[in-house]
Amino acid sequence: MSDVAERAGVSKMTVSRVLAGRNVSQATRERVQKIIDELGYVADAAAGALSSGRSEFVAVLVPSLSSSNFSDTVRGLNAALGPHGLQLLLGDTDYRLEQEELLVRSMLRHQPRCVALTGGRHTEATRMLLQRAGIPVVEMWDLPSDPIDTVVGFSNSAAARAMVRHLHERGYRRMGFIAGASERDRRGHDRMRGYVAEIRALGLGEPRVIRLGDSPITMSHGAPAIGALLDTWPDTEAVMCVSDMSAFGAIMECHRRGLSVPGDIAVAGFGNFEVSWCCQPSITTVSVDAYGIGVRAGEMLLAALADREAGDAHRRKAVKIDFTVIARDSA
Amino acid sequence: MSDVAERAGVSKMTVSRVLAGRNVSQATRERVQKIIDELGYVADAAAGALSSGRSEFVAVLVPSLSSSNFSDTVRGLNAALGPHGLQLLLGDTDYRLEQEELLVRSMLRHQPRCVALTGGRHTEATRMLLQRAGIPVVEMWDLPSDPIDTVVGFSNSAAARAMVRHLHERGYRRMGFIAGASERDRRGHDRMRGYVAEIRALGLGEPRVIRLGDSPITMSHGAPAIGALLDTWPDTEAVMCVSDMSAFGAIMECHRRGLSVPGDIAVAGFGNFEVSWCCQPSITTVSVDAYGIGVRAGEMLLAALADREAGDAHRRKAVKIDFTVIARDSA
DNA sequence: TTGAAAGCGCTACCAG
DNA sequence: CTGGTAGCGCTTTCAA
Repeated sequence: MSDVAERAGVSKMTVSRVLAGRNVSQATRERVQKIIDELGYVADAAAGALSSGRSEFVAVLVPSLSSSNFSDTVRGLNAALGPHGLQLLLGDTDYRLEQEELLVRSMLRHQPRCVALTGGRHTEATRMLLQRAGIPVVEMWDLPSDPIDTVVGFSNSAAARAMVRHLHERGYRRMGFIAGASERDRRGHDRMRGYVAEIRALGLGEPRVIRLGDSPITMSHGAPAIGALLDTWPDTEAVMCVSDMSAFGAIMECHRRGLSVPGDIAVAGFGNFEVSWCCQPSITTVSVDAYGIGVRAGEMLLAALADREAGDAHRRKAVKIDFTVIARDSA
Repeated sequence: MSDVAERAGVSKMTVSRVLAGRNVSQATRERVQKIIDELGYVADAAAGALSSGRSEFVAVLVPSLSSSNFSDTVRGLNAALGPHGLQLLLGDTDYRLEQEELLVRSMLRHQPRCVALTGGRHTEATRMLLQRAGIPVVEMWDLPSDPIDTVVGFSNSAAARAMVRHLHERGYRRMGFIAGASERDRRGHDRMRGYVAEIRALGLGEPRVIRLGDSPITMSHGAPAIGALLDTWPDTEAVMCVSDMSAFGAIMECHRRGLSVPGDIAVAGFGNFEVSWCCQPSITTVSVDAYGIGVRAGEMLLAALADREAGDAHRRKAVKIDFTVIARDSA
């Protein structure tokens, strides 16, 4: 920067102002900008952050970057925060809370302006770290009872219950549920709990749950799972799956076995992934606006940042996101 | 850090050494670490980077984070680089070179240690910026003729030609190709060019190409595309699709039309995505080790960094990744 | 094994 | 609108 300043015959401060788009006379600005371009000068963000005491980072943690759900949420966050000059520092927790803690710790070193987490469960240390950092935090995709700060999510349990009621209304009675064997995928686990609760509430007998494979289960788990379900309870009329991925796998297995869906057995998914509306038959599912969660979460963080800037008190808020049961051909 | 130092009764330097795991007596180390834990002190990475002149960032640019191909590559990069204390700075170019340029510019501000790009095409300004940054660069998923630095990839064109030959060997003659309408997805475009070249080389008549939808096309584009193909050339025996996603969409459309795959028409995909082996019928495809590309790319960057550290000359290298045609049920 | 001083490249702050 | 000064929190370097 000294270099640029010298060549332009101005002080470093003026160069800094040009870069920041502050008050600089037209003539000076153009002259400085020209030198910057010629030299290909790129300002050092670390020095800027150190000096100003504020970085442009936003720490974002998702369980998996390969799930289109979460990558949509990340896109939403980026859409909301990018225009404000904020840079996402992305981390993939692989559905593990210890990994989340590790990443939070490492990201906090970069003094992020705020943090977006997925889910409402975290290690005690994670909560502590975040608390001490004293920056806005948003938890997404869940409605925790003891939020850290702000929340943008919905009840996975309630969404699953809505699907059970939907199937019940369509006349299905003997329903099963397919899920992963572990609780790693908390939101999937919550859906399963919702299914069980609603089955009980409707007096539909004992829940028929097949738990197979490490959560979150994907397409390939759907086939063996529905196989196991039909082996255990051959008279099952409908199957809810923890996600559209496993529902798809289940439907393909039905094709292989010569079972018609929904004629012989109905199958429902969760998430409204692209496969759910491209599949033949199209898959009845629960739609959640993953991108919208990201956008809303970004907006909440922005608002918290603005409040803090203005010296206003920090209000914790919880934004409840809608979900919709989408009736299609498979159930 | 001064705070920690004071309470521990040592100098800042000793605290710094404890954090870096350098030579510090056992007793001192434990005492300092205890204070660090008590205070929940987290060192400022920006200050460290400024002072030492080296960040721990690696800039990584992929066309899309939602494609499992690229998120696998990102996982591979992380697996190779994470253990060395490097932090990925992820960017999604949305398949646009101008977006890539923007992101490179913004990431360069953080003085990354090295850069991983997807593809071999970049704007002139991107190349310039990278050149001037003077740090190791790896281009992935392609074999550019004029690489910036290091390369880890394969020829998409050659891979598509291999698939044409495979189908030819299986007895198919009248083959079509489904792709997106734009050239945004360069690698998809290269596959299409490979198809055309091989069709010509084998003397199989005029290429039958349907280009529909903005690249990269996904599941939902497969259905209308195969419809258009069959409308235009009803006697087509086999269809190659630019990706497994579109192949899946095409197969589902065949089901809807009561066409048997491969009985009435064969369909092949590209990428060996999960859907290709879960689909009924399973999809014949080309397998590429996306995760491996990331790992190899990470290793190349590490090697370049080590060379540089040791003061060795920098060798540009190109690593050619294998691909395999996987014969399944759909073709 | 530990400490003191210097300085990384930038921005806040106050002067002019 | 522009410039000078101080200092952000660390690490490097050298000395003890």
